[in-house]
Amino acid sequence: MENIEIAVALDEMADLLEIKGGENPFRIRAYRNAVLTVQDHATPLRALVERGDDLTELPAIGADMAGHITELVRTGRLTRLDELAAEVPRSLVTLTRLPGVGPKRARKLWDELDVTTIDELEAAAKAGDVAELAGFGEKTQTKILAAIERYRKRQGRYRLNEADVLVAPLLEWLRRSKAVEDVQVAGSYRRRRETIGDIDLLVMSSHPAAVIEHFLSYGPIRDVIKQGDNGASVHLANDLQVDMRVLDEDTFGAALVYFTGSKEHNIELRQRALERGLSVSEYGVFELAGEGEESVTSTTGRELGKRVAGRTEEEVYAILELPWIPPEMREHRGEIAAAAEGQLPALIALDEIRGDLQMHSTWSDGKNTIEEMLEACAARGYQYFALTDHSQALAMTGGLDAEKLARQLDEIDEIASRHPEIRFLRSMEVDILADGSLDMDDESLERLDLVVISIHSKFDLTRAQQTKRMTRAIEHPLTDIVGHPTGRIIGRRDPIELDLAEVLDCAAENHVAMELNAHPNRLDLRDAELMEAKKRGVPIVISTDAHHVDELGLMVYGVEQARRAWLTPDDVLNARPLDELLKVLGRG
DNA sequence: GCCGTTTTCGGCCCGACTGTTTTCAGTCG
Repeated sequence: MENIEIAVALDEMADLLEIKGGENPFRIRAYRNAVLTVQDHATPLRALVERGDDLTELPAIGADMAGHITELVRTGRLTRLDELAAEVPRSLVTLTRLPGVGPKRARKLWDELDVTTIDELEAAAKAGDVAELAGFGEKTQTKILAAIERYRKRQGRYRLNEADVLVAPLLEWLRRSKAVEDVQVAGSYRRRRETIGDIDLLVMSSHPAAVIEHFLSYGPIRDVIKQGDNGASVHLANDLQVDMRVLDEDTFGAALVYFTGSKEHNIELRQRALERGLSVSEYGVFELAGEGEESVTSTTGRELGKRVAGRTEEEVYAILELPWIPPEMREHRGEIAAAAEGQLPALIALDEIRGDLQMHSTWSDGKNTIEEMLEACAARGYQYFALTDHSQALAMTGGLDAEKLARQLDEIDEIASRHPEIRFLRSMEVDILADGSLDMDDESLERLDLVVISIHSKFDLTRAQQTKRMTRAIEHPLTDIVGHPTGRIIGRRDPIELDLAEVLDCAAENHVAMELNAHPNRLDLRDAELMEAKKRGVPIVISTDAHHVDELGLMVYGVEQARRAWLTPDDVLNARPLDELLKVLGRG
């Protein structure tokens, strides 16, 4: 039983309790909070259960949740969930994934129309039965049908680089309007999560109508979802949803905090505000109560109180006695406590990266020559870089055997001698074979400055086999870095089965670094895993795995992922001078 | 169901939009 399976079970509990109805909403939230804890925990809770550790030490885990987790680990089942599923069909949860359908409506569809699946809902809507239900109507029925179509078309989320391509021209378009004073993207996009569901745009302006008109005239918009006096939501032609809101300068900072999230981070901020007699909303920070005092009114005429902050994010955090917290950290992982204690880490920044330690050339499956890659690295201002073509096991990539490597090293020496501006690290991405041995003889490996090892085959070994394979490879005395350690490809391939804790301990012991592969399709290790690596003293390198000079620019995605893991320049080897890097890897 | 330097019981974040309504429920973020 993996953490993700435990999280899924607890999340389903929350969903079913909500659909069942009549439940204490805070009980449901307790399950959601527990889900966050479980899925963020980098080591398997299974191990804690087996050791008999006290699970209630974990945040949001009390006696009941500890019992649930223990039962799931020991039996693979959750009695309470089975009981609940006997009362409420599990498939109703899928209905709530449709925008516009929440727990109440899912329940009603089931009660009144005996609908339990998307297919049944579609049939009922097409027959016109949905519109007949009290509280539904014609428009809701049409929206549900559109939502079903959309759901079938695109179930996944967008990767960050996909979103970046869509967001940049939209921002450019908005800035063309004179009414737009400032525009920021909030949401999970600003927190730089590895995938995002939609785009939240915040525009500062005192002329909302003009901004909305300009926004809605953006070419790639396919349809308008909703429109108000202060914003609009649309789908772009490729289906990505964009929510745009217009704010004045007095509320912009508060709105930026609010719409950046995460939701859990905001809830904690509000609790902190209440302890200080303050209330936080997207309109600002307000003093509670206060008889006859001047009060700000919301766009819908709500009395909010006396505003004491809201122009900038810094102002909002400051009045809560906190320093500004970087968006990447706003995930409810203890960042508010750390901020309150003055313990926020100085997160790594892109310009602190001094070199790239994984890339390919035309010698294997890269698209550029060695010299082109070198010049591109030098142009980025790097002090060093490692060329890491594939080994022979990857025949399809033109991987190098010992003889070909020897010829490549001759060429490298010649090129390096003409380029004193950057230090050329002779390296290779050596395949880890199924038994944990390396796909290159030791004599050849000894000629290299750095050895990167990776798994590219046999992804389906058992957990025990995969762990043994990996630790054996790490223990090889010439190994320096493990490339894309879990092998996952976002949305396409699951990570390999691995006892990550054991692998990390082994790496720490052998002075072997873990790669954070910066490619937005991989981002491997993930944020929570990086935090675990740091905790265990394993050095991290951020590499692009570039197969083209342009891909060297993907470094930014790796740095953002590192920031989400609270990493500082000290934690990232390739943010250090070369002599320090080599020393940590035992080559000093 | 969780949690606690004012609490082991009584709290638990805040507001807008839509569609269906005649004052509001449901959903979303």
